[in-house]
Amino acid sequence: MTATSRPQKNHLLDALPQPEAERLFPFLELVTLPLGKVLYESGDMLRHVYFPTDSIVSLLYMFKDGRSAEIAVVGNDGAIGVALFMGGETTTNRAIVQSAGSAYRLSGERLKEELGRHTEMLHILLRYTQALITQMAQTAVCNRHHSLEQQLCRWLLLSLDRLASSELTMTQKLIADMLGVRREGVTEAAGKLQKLGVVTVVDRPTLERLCCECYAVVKQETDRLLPLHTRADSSRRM
Amino acid sequence: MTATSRPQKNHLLDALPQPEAERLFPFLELVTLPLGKVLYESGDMLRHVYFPTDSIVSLLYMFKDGRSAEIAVVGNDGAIGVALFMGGETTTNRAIVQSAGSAYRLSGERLKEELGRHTEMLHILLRYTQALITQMAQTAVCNRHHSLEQQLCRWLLLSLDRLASSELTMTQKLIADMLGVRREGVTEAAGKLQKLGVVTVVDRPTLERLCCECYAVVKQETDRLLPLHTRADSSRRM
DNA sequence: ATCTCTATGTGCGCTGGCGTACATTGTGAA
DNA sequence: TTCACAATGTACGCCAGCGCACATAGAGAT
Repeated sequence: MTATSRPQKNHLLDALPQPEAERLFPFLELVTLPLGKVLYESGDMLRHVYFPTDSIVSLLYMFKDGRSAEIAVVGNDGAIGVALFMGGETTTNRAIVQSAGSAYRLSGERLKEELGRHTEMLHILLRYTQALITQMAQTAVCNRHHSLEQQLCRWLLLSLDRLASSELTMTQKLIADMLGVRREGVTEAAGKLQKLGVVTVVDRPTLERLCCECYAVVKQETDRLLPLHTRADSSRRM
Repeated sequence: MTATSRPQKNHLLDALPQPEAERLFPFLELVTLPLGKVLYESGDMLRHVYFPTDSIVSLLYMFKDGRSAEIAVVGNDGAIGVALFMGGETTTNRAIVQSAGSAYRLSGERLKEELGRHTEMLHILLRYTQALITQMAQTAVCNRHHSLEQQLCRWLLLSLDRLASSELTMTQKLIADMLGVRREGVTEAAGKLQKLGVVTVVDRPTLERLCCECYAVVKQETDRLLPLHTRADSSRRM
């Protein structure tokens, strides 16, 4: 299961300088993440950091009454388990696989050993964490002021960005749970966004036009904090 | 203006071990923060980190149409300007003084120099950042599911926690802008919470009973990440 | 005392999203 | 083929919070 080849396709791993990458890659384990798999529960001691390649993981808060709401969505742009290096070891959230796929994972011990060397990895992870903070902040204010339809647009765009493909298969019920709204509300909004059914996605331009500003804010900030090609062109890859 | 005495009363500074504290304190500048003062605007290059003692600072997102919504509230429990050490240097938020008071501030250069020594300061700041993340996450989900009245309770409790005093003077308009709701809505909710007028606060137990779970989540997580008395008893102070 | 400006209290009609109930369609198992 | 179940579509009444309009009330300035 241990991956000896290059864990490309995850932006954070891609951004590692060559020596660090070579030191780290043997310890990265490629795991398959089925839909609905819970990587960790609220309060769980975190064991690994996950770096999704073609999967999407949602960070959810679960209310006591069973309702839920998404806090952030993580894909090939980031990592799940920031509490490991922030020092908390646990979080108040659940991390659940929203779109099946793969991810590289690294044990907490190994990660800390790497961070103990005070290398580029720490800077990358901290910058990503700031991007994550921006996304969470925008989720908060979007929940306050924007319509369900606008929020659906934001969510679809965020998810699309985090997948290689431009197609996205997802049930309305799942989307509703993520957004913390009624399933019927998603049906209605999706209807307006033209028969998304089991969403084989429409055209991005339209989505972006209908969306609120929240999506753009997150995207710009993420790009600023973690520009792609930090590690230059692919010829530098292993 | 440079403070040579001990910047107690800010939990993060309090938690510093003796040697670090002695090294750092001469560079801490005590500044007065009047109500409404903007510490930084969205996109501004951050110059200082602020450690409030008896002031409260709100992190707001300003919408293009002039509306706003609070993302987090920072007081003597934390620091403003986490983007400085997270690596981003700027944020998408505005930091504005919500309750006048004082704060110690430290220049970004000096902070980075200190962090370069890889001392306890970094761990403390990162743990605080995780607490801040928790607060933002809870703000997001609270905005989604809870009533204006419950949110008002959460906000009042968060603010009270961050002041030494158990009294809180605040106009309804200001609260409304923070929560991102109508001023009339605050009037109504405050009415139910018994004539808060210019809020000379009621009894905490009642507030806590009426509040949603969001407050407790943030509080517990903050306490866990940054237990008070980390630096033991006050006899160790300068 | 008067005037102004800010803060607060109150009422009213509108609407987005909720809770609920139910119909239809598709898909995989028996 | 039939059955069960999941996903989707649609309708209806309800209500929290919104936008708006206006009435007080207090605090300062002249």
